[in-house]
Amino acid sequence: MDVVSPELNILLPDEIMDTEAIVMDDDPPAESPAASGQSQPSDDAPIPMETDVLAVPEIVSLCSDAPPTQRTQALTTSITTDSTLCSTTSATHLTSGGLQKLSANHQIILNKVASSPGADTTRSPGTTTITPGGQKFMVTAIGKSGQSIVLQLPHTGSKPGSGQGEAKANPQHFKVLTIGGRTDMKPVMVGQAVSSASQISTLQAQQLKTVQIAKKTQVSSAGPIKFIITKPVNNKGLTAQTSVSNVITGRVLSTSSPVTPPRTITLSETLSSNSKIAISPLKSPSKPMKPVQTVTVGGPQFKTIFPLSTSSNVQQIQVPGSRFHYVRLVTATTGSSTGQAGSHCTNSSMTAKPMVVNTAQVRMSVPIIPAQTMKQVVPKPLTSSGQVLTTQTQQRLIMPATPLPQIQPNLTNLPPGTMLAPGSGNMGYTVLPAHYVTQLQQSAYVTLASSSGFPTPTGIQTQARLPLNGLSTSDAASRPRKPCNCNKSQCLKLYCDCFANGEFCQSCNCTNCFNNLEHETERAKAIKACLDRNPEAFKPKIGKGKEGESDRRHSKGCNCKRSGCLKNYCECYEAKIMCSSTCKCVGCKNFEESPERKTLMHLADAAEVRVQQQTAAKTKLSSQISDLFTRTTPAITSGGGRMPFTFVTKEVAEATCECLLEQAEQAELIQQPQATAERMILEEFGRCLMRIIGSAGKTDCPSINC
DNA sequence: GAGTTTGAAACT
DNA sequence: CAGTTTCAAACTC
Repeated sequence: MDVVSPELNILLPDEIMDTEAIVMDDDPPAESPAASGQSQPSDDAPIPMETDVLAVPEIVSLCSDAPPTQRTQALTTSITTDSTLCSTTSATHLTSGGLQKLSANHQIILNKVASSPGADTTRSPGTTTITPGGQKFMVTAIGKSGQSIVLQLPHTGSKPGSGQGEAKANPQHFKVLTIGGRTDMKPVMVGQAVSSASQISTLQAQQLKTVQIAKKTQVSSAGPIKFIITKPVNNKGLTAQTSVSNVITGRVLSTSSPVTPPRTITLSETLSSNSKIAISPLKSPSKPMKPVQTVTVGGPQFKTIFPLSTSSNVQQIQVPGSRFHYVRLVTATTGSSTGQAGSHCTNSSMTAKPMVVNTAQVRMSVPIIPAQTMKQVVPKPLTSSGQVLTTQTQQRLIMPATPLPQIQPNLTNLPPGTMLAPGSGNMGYTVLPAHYVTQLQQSAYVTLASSSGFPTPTGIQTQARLPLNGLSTSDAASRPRKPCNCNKSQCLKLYCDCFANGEFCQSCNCTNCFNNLEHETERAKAIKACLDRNPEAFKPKIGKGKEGESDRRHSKGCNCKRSGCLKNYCECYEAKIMCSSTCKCVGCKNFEESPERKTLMHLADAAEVRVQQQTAAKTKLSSQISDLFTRTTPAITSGGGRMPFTFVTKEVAEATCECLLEQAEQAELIQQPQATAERMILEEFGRCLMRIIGSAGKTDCPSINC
């Protein structure tokens, strides 16, 4: 029995999963089996589990898209539970015959979806459900053709608790659906399907923890058992995004030996060896944690922890909805991480340099897909060249061997970056700020992804950011990063905007800067110090206000005394929000009816209009000048009809001057008065100009003769 | 660009 | 928790 330690669930900071500030305006509430709110207490018998699991969606992924040596299988066990509940899954049995048929060229994810009996199968791709005896399964097959297939048990239309016997009694007919808008269905016969009970609960709408247990089926059984844990953050995220939950990949069972034929592991086999998965930290708190890597797969409502090896590399841990990218720096201690070229299901060896992210890792960065778009995007990684997390065969350590109790309390407010293992050198964690990783990877990411055919919408990374200091997501994304000018803080205190915003200093004007990778230890300590002082230090200051108040308000409020809260000294004013009851400002003029504020706003608006007008005028002028040159250039180059000024060359000017000097000398010779001399010179200048103009219509070069 | 003002962060 | 100091950004000239 594998036990998932409670530390696994708490290791990842809740803060990074805090979706409260995530702008989800564009996301209509999406229904999904896990959080559609359709969960109804079932009449079925309680789930035979060790804990209080109320619903058990299970996902089985079989990845055979990789070459034979990399063929993998995956099992994901998703457990719907409340925020504190830890669960044990019941064994799920499924003969492998049917799956094998599909797995020949596809990765298959079988997902037993806990859902209400009334749930239909048209909610969204990937969430097709079936209700054989109150259970629902989704099988997703990912083929090289980019086609996802949902293998579906026939809908029995049974009421809760009424169809379980039928499901067991009758051979299960799976419908093969394609994800991504396809509606064609192919009947596929699959052997006796899983029949474990799943109790539907209203708690489905609550937090969902998905525990995925992955184990390589390599020749050597010494490989660590790997856990993949996904967990939703809160109900808010679930409501809108759980439509993607069922595509979470799961257990990775791979046969890496070229000699060993791909081994098909049935669910029954899988779970018989692991019988049941005790997830309850309450029951198995002492079980040592397995090294895992955390990667978010399904959106902000999930944390996915993948097992890791200890090979030297950098693991990016990205959490959609968070403005932080988390990167794990680990050092290779084994030679097992042999590169498996030719398989896009493979993690090649990675460099210890955190700056370098190889293709495999980039592809692992599915969570880069923003929360807002996950619902639409999720199927893509599964359908595009099989770049699925479950296919990776190289697992890496992500969790420290020790629980790091001194850090863990702060993980709930994980800052822009931290070393989770202080003093352990490159074996520790380094949590990189999102912007930094974005900067690091932007070119590489696009390049690698494009070369691999992986769809990478360019706006994805920025969309994943949280609103930054009151700015909207798009504002924060488009907002040019302001270089800091820190001198004394080493950019390791909140005085430094870069540090406070979770960014590394880059292109700043700071001196003695420690806010970079080269000083990750110091930086980690500084982060810890900040969090010790204020656990909320790295949370956005501008968050949602209480009900009935403005949507945006300063979390702490300002303390302005002299600025009247109408200058950018005031954090409220700077964030373009009104001061609120939380502010302790004196002489505040930053309120709705403030005439000063209105005047200021009008002035600001007027100034903005002027700037826009000036910009438009400049643009128009530039356009006209450009157009003028465009129109005159052909005349200049053609030789015919050349503009007169084009003949005023240096030689012509010199000749003109000689003519004028000659005229002056003549006037002097004949002893003309000065006025007459000037007139003679001017007349000569006029004649020169006329000659130049007259030459404009001629093709040959003008000659000026005095 | 230098100097001043300001308020948050850090410190006591 | 309040008072003081430090700091860097905002602002003024």
